[in-house]
Amino acid sequence: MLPSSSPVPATLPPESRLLANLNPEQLAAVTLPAEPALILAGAGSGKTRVLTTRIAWLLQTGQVSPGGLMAVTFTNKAAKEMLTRLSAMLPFNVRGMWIGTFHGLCNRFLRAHWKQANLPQTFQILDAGDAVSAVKRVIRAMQLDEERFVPKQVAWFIAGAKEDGLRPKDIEVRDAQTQKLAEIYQAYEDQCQREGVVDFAELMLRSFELLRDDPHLRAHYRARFRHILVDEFQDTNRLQYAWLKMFAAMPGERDALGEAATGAIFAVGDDDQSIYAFRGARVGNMADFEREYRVRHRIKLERNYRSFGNILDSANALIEHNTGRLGKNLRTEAGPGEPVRVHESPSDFAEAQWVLEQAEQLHRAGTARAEIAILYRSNAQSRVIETALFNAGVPYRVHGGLRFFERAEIKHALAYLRLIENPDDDTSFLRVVNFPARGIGARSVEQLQDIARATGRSLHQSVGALGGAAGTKMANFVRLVAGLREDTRGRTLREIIEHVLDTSGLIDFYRAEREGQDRVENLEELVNAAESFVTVEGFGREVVALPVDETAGLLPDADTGEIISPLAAFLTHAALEAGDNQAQAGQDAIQMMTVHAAKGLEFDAVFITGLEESLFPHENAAAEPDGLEEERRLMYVAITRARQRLHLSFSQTRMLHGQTRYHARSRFLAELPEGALKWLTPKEGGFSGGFSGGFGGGFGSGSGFGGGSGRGSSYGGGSSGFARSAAPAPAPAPLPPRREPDPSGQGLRKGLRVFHNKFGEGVVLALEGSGADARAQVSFGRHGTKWLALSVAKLTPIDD
DNA sequence: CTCGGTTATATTTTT
DNA sequence: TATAACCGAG
Repeated sequence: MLPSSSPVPATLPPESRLLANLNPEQLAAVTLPAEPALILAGAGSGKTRVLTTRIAWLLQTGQVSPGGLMAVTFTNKAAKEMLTRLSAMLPFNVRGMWIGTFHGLCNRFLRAHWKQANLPQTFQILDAGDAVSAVKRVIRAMQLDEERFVPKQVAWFIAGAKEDGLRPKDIEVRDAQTQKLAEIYQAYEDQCQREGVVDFAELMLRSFELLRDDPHLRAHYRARFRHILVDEFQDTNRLQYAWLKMFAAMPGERDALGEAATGAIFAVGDDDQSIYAFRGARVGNMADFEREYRVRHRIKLERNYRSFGNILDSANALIEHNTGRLGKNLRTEAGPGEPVRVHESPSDFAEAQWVLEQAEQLHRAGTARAEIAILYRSNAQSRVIETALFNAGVPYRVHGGLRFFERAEIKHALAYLRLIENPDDDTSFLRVVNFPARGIGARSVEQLQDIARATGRSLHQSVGALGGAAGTKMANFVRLVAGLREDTRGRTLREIIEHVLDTSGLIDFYRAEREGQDRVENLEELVNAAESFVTVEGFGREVVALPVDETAGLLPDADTGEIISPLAAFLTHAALEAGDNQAQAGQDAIQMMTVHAAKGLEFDAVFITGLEESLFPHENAAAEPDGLEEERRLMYVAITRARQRLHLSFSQTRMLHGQTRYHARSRFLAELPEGALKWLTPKEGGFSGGFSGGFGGGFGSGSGFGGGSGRGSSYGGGSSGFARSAAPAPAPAPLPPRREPDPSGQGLRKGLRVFHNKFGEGVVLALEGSGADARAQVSFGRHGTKWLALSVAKLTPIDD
């Protein structure tokens, strides 16, 4: 085979067409030799193009066969996009190639090695919601206080631990609480194992451990995958990076089978667009990767093909304010374009109105509504805007919210289907044992759970031991499921689902419900979704395939030929791809979404709303170590979504949690270059000029804040997990309290402890306004955080 | 089991 | 404000 140092041929006759129209940096990236490489791809710099072109180029020049290449993304959407573009570039079928999401590929891997992974062949995947209910059951079984151990938080803790590579025994026990958490984690793990289910993080961790502990398996895969391409590398967490290392040896690493060739990881990412630290993403992986793999090829893609100059100038200037960047500046040849418009409103209501009017004006001038995006920091902000659009009769689409496979009726249907595949799946059992109602009450279920717990069996296995009337009803349910399994054997997916919906009584239940029409339609939609699973022949047996996306490992594995049933394939699909959130597709509608949801998208015109302190940057980010910088990156992402026009908007007052809140304008506005902006309202004015709240200075001493229940919990602690996480926790030295103006004239300052007649003791978090308008934000512990008008409220400073 | 009242709570989220 | 989760009564 080709040595890794094979030079790029000077002329590329057949593939020259592939490489045409790439700029020099893109071309260099695409044609790099088979060595570790880091591509710093700025927003709108043609990242996906580089990835897909490189894959195509590698294949077409014969440097690698389809089976020797792996490409990993985070989202199904990105994976699909890559496959779609590839199939347009390549003459052969891209099926069977290892292109998919981290989780999709892990699933595929575990399906192929289920025995070694100690899983049942029919293992099911728990989505986030399923995992929470599973944790809840564990907590109840352990008779722990659900107030003290909130299922959702515990599930978060467990996922975080897994993503740091930690098993229960690896949890560093500091106090009684962590001790218990580790115990819950252990019990949860036992329960999942018993039931034959895995959660998302488990998919990753289990495959990682399998490779880590089996040198031969590892060597096999390392020999196989000569090229590994990773998208959005800045979003990888510890576990994902560790997982990648299993497939790609580091320089000098020796395998069981001898010396290993350095894995050719082609990592594409943008540290400035890292906005998922809050869920475990580690930008530091980029630097670690460079160091550990001794990366010699680092290429910056800085030429932007998306936005006009003023927009890019704004983005560049803003992100300059962050420290420790890998360093990158976007540039364009498109000219400055329109200035970035900035607008201040008296109220959130007025802001919505303004956005609506501007958007409609753009639309009248020829911009498609679908090319207009309204972005906000948090979902709660969407409502006012929605109302305005709705009242004006302007079509819009809100992204986010319930996805198709997360809807209750769909989850119920899936639960029946899962029980057909795996009757020991207690989560599914509990979900539908009394749905539709069969007169099986909570008490009977508890009895059953007690028996199951005592005997270490699944609920399904324990039904026989339950006597009485309840036992009979339970047995009927078990018989129902068994009947479903019998009746649907060998049927098509469509027939299976239709039969289940009818026989279980689900569809009748919703038909009888007054408000059930939508749900009935969704169930019908489920049947349609099944239709898109084409059944084809292959390997002498029935094979199932999805139309485009093969990420779930639905086709026979190239190595093992393993094939799974249509139903199993469908369930995997449902678990790994929650589906789009309902779309008024087709309509030309204004797009509304959070900034997070906008990542990776682009629009002709973008409105960024709610640019106010406490909102954007969000107040909670102040507690996080890198909080403000992440907020700034978020703003950077928002700005770079715009192609032609960018509008920034903020409001003096805003309804939040039923209270009117007064915010200063976002500091980010001051970080933009004046020359690129056009203020539609007077720049000086209102009271929004002044000081910055919250960030940087810390909240003073006794605030009781900073608990910041970030996940992880295990930073730096080298107990186990990943040995070589070198960087010690960057313990941020508490900065001296910042000197603040004192607009209240009452001797108040941030961090000061105060007493209020009604709310008791509290800590001042922020001060705003002056004179009669002066306000203080005070955290009262038990009474929560409140904004108080200082002209009214009496706050007495407490000395201590 | 189902209804209605009460209470707590309130970033960002893919897989 | 507004939503979800919880509890007690019917």
